[in-house]
Amino acid sequence: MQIAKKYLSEGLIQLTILLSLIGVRVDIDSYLSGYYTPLIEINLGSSSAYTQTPFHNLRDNLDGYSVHPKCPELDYFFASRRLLDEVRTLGSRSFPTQLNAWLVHQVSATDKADCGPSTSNNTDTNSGLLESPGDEARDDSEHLPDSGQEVCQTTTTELGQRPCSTGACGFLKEEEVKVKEEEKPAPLTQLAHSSTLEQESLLEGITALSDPARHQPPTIDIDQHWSNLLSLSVTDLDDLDSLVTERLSDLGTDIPSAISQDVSLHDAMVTRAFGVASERVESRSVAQQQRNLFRMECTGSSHSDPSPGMAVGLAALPFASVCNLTGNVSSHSALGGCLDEAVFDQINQLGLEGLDTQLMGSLESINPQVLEDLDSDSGLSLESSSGGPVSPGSSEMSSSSSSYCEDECGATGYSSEVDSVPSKGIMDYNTTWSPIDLSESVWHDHSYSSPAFFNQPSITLPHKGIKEEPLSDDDGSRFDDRDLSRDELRARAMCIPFSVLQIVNMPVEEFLEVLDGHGFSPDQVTLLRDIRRRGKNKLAAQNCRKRKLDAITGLQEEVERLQFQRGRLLKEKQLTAKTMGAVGQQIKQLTRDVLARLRDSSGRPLNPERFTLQCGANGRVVVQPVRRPAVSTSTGTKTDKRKKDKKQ
DNA sequence: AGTTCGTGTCATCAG
DNA sequence: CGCTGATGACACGAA
Repeated sequence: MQIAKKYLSEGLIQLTILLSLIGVRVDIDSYLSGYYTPLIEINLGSSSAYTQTPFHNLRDNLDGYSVHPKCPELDYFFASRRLLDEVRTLGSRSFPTQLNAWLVHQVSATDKADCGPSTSNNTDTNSGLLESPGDEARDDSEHLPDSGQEVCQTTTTELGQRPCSTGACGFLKEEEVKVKEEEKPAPLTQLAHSSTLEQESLLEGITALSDPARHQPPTIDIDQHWSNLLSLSVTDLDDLDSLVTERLSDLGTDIPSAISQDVSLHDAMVTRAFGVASERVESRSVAQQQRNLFRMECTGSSHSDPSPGMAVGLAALPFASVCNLTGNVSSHSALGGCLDEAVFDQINQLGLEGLDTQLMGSLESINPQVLEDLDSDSGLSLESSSGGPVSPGSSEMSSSSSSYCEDECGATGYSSEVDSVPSKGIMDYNTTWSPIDLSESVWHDHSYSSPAFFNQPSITLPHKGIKEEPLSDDDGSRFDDRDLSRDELRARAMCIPFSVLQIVNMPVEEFLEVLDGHGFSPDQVTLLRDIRRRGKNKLAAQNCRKRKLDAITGLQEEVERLQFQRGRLLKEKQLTAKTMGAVGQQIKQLTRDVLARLRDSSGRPLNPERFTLQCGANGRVVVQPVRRPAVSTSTGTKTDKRKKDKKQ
């Protein structure tokens, strides 16, 4: 049913365009507004930016537990809104220009005979296509995603030189689907401006009527004028009265429906978006990808996901990074490939060992200098380091911490250098003090993934019999614990055989069992509780900040959208006032003409100052004497009120 | 040296 | 009552 309605809508739109070309107006705004209302709701949705909805749902929806338990319905809302925002961020102010470009294309597609002038206009800016009309134009047409404007120019050039009536429009046949899709925005645009165009035509008609040069003698065509005027007053004036209110709703429907409904427009915008995204992706060079592998703390909170495809959750990024490292490092497609859910499952099933060996090989194959350069980015927290993981004993902290570990509980192997090691979610409690301790990964990863990711291993893997496994010298030198958080240091100092990540992310029951079953001292219990509280609060703070930034961004976009809408409404208001003034003048003129030709009982012409014409609902025109008191202004009403008060 | 930004932490409240 | 999330406020370090 919805599909049938969609086709009906498209047919109506095209029919409306054709009718508008011959001057007939068909108002399907109401129909369209009803049809696109859900999208409007999405676009203008409740300003719930400050609602307690976890933003990371948008990133974690690949993981299967994206829906917030408290407000799952907003997940879809934010996802839709994010997509709309991405379109908007491409330049909401500039998309009418693109719509004009679509209009050019649409005219060329429907009215091929008129392609000549438009082609000449386009060739002014695209003369290169004229010089090489044949295959080169096709070649250019194959680069459609470059820009929407180029699409239109190419198409019109093709049409102008080789009319499709010859049946030789191979390009159009090839792009038939695209053309059909690209026709959608144009009707919407015309619908958006249909009323405006009609008003302009009305104005032209009125000025033509009031033009003394064109003004015909009233004795000839006065009835026809009156019929026109009455039709105006009955239909169009009503429209004018409700114009502003209609436009209020229409404006609300134009932009979002045009954006969200039309796929081709979205594609055309995506050409820009893809350009931007590709630029971002390209700017994220191999070094940055490697940086993401070794340091998750860099830019997670500072940049939003450039595209839905890049909306990778915390769980996805490390795996993707590993895939890039182990495979083709410079392959961007590998990122998307690694994001596949099945790949994740397979990787999860692989466990730590394979990944560790792969990671070790990758780490050793990387130049330490590169790692140092990578690590010199901003966003370093207290736990961050400036040294590379493969620089043995490069810092003072490494020696101190290593001795620290040896002297104390032997809880060696802490390292925050492997922040983004993909196996952080696959930790085995039996390997709690494995050389690759991922405890710090979450602290620097500002993608704010759901903690459930970390809870998975803790659920499946028992923590009983946790023993610190003394590390070999190689492991200890490879992953020095020079960048431990304060809580990690405290935990070590208190001989707590758990990492901060484990303490924070283990279930409550398990945490209570740990507190009770390990014979911890009160200080140790206090520290464990503090570590857990701080860790959870840290994640909460990160979520809160990200949510706040998203809210600010959303409000800014809302302000821009409303400013744009205000400008349009002001223009509509001015045009409406102008139209109303012109219509009023025309009514006065015609009234004078009619009254001048009417005679009273004594045969004298009626005085226009004393009589007026009233149009009834049935279309009859009646001469009525002017009722002065009724015309009086507010002062008259005041006097009436005073009289009434006196009577009372 | 002052400012801005990002981050961690604490206190507090509500569910 | 305790746990947890959310959030304002503050402090600190880096750019």
